[in-house]
Amino acid sequence: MKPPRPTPRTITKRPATMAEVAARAGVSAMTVSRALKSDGAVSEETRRKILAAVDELGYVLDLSAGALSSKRTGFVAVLVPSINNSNFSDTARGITEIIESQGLQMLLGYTDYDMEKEEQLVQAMLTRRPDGIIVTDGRHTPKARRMLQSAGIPVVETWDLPADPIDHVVGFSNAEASRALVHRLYQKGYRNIGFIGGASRRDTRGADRRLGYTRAVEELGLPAGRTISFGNPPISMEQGGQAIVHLIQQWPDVDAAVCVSDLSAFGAIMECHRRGWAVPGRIAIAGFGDFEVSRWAWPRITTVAVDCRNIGLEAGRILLGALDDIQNERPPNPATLIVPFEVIEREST
Amino acid sequence: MKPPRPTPRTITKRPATMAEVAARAGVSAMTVSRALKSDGAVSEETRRKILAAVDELGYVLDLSAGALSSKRTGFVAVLVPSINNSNFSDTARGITEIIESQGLQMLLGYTDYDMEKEEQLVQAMLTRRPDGIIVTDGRHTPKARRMLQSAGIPVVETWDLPADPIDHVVGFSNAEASRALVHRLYQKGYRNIGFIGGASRRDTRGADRRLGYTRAVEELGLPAGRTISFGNPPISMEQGGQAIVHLIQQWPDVDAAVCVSDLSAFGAIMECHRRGWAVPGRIAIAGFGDFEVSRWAWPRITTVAVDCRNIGLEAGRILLGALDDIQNERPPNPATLIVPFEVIEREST
DNA sequence: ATCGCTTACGATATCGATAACAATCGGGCG
DNA sequence: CGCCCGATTGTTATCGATATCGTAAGCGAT
Repeated sequence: MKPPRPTPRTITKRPATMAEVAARAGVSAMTVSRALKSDGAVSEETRRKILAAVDELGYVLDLSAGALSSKRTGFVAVLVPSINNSNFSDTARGITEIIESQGLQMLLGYTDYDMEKEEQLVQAMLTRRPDGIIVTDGRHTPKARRMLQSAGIPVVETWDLPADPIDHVVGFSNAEASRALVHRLYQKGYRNIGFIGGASRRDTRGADRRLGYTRAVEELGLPAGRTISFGNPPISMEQGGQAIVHLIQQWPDVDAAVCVSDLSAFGAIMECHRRGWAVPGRIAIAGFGDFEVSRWAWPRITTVAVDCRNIGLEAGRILLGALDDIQNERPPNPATLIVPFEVIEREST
Repeated sequence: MKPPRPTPRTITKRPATMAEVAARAGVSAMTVSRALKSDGAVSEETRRKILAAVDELGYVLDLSAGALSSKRTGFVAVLVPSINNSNFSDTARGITEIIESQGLQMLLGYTDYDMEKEEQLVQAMLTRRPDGIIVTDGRHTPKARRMLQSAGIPVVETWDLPADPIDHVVGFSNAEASRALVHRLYQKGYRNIGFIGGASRRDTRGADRRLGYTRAVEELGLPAGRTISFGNPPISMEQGGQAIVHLIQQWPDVDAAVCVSDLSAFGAIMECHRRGWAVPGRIAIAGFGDFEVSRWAWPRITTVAVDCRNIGLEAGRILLGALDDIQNERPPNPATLIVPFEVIEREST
C-alpha cells in the first residue's frame, strides 16, 4: 500500500547566501562583501556584475552573520516606559532619525514604568549585543546598573538628571520644571495649589515632579500636602477626572491644580466642564509635557514643554559620537547635556 | 621630555563567552548551552555549577551568535505607519505581549504612511533575518510584495483586508466601518454629511474610509462630494480644526461631519467650541478609532471602535502558529481573521 | 630594469553559539 | 552475566558573513 500523498511542504526557499552570489558573479565572497559596503574598493565592472547577481538571486545581506564576524551588531537598544505616551514615542522617533543615517537599527523595549521590568529588558537587550543603549530613566535596580556599566558599550540616560550618571546623560530636572510651574501659578495669584499624580513610586519622573511641587509650595509658604495620588502610571484622562473631584472635595479652597501630565490635566478639565466648574474660574489646571491635546483643547492647557524629539536627537548624536570614539580608540568622554524646558501659559490657568 | 600622561583607555571589558563559562564550570560549551535553554537535559548539579559560573563572570548569552547556528533569530519584524498613533502602538503592544512569551523580540519600523519607505524598511528588516513579519497595511509596492513573498517566512498583514493577501491577515474593512458610521448618522436624522480626511493617497486606510463614506452617501441618496482633504497623514487636531471651518464655509448646510480619525474630530469639535458652533446642535461630528481623547472629551465623540490591542494579539498568535507549523513541518495554512468593529454613539452626534 | 606604491581581489581563519551525532555510565532485565 | 536503554555529556562541523593578510597587476619615478 502506498503511503498517503505527501503533504505539500512549504517551499521554504532558503535565502541565497553571499557565496552563491559570489559564484554567480565569478568572484570571491569577500569581493561581494566589499561591493555591498559603500566603502569597499571594488572596480566598477565587478561591482556591476555583483549587483546584477544580487538582483537575479534576490539576495539580501545577512547582518546577523555579519555582526558575528565584525563584532558590531548595528543595534541600538532603547528602553522607554511606554510607547503609547507620545512624549516617549517622540523621543524614540528622534533617536531613530539620527541612528538610521548610520545604518543602525533600534531595538525598542517597554519598561511599563517598572524598574524590575527594566532590569529584565536590559538583560534581554544585552543578549543581542547592541552597540549602545539608551534608557529613559536615571534610576535603576542595582543589578540593572551593574549590567549597564559592565556591558562595555556607551549608555545614555535620558529624561532625567541622575545623581550618579552611568555614562552619558541627556535630560532635565523634572523637579525643577515642576517647581517653575508652581512659581508661575503663584505669580498669577493662585495661593492654594494642589497636585495630582500617580499612586506608585515606580514612575520616577512623576515622583520628581511631585517633589518639585512640594519644594515650591514650601518655599512660597503656601498650604502644603494638597496632593492626590491616583492609580498607576501612566495616569489616564479618566484618573485625572476622578482625581480632580477628590481634590476639590478634600480641600474645597484649592484654586489651582498641577497635574503630573497633560493627559490627566485634560481629564480633569473635562470633568470640571461636566460638573459646571469653570476652568480657570473655579479652579486653574496645569499639566506637563505639552501634548498635542493641550494645544487644541479648549481651554488650551498650561503646561511644561520639553522638546521630546530633540532629546532623542541629542541622545542619538551623543551615542554616535561615543561609538566613533571607540572606533578611533579615543578615550571615553561622558557628557551630560541639559535640555531646556519651558513653562507655557495658556487659558486653563 | 616625557610624553603626556597616557590617556586612560576604555577598559572595553570584552564580554565573556560561553567557552569561558564552560571552562570555569568544568564542562563543555555544549553543556552550558543546554543548561541555559529551558529544555536542556542537564543534571541538577552541573546546572548549578554552570549557573554559578555564569553569575561570577556576568555572562549573558549571545543570541546573535546563536541565531547563526540555529537559523532562528528570534526576531519578529513589525512595520507600522506611525508609532505616535496610539492605535498602532496598541497593536504593537499586543504583538509584543504575545511574542515575548516565546522569547521573541520585536523589530519595529515606521513607514510614515509611505509605501516607498515601507519597501526600504522591508529590505532593511529582512537583512536581520526575522522569523516572521507583521505589516500594517494591505497594499505594498511591487518590490516590497515580492520581497515579502519570497522571504520564506510567515507574513501577517493587519488593519486591512487586502484583495490579494500575501499570507495571513488580521484586519477589517475600513470602508465598511466608515459606511456603517454614515448609516448610523443617517438613522439619527442627519442628511447633509461631510467627510474630513487627508489630502494624500498614501494613507490607504484613510482612503478606504473615504471610500466607505462615498458609497454610503450614494446608497442613501444624500448629497455627495462634500469632502475636505487636508494635509498629510497623520491628520492632526489642528488640521481637523481648519478642515471643519472649510467644510462649513463651503457647504453651509452640512449637519454632520465624519472625520478620518478621532484626533481630527477632536480638533474640529474644539474649533467649533471656539467659534460658538454647537456640537452636535449646529453640526454633529464623528471620528474613527476610539482614541482615549474621544472617551473623555466633552462632548464625548461618536466613533468607530476597533480593538487595536487585540489585532496585535491575534496577529501574534497567528504568527506563532505559523512558526509552529514550520517547526513541525506541517503545511502552511494561511488564515484570514476578520476582527469586529463597532460604531459607538456618543454625545457629539 | 628596478623599486615602491596603489588598486583590486582572493584565501584563510575566525566570530560565538548550536545541531547532530558519538560516547560514556549505570541500571534494569532476561 | 551480557545486552539494551535512557540520561548525561562531549566532539566536531557548521551557520554566513568579515578581518586580516597576502598576492598580482598596473604605473610612475629613478
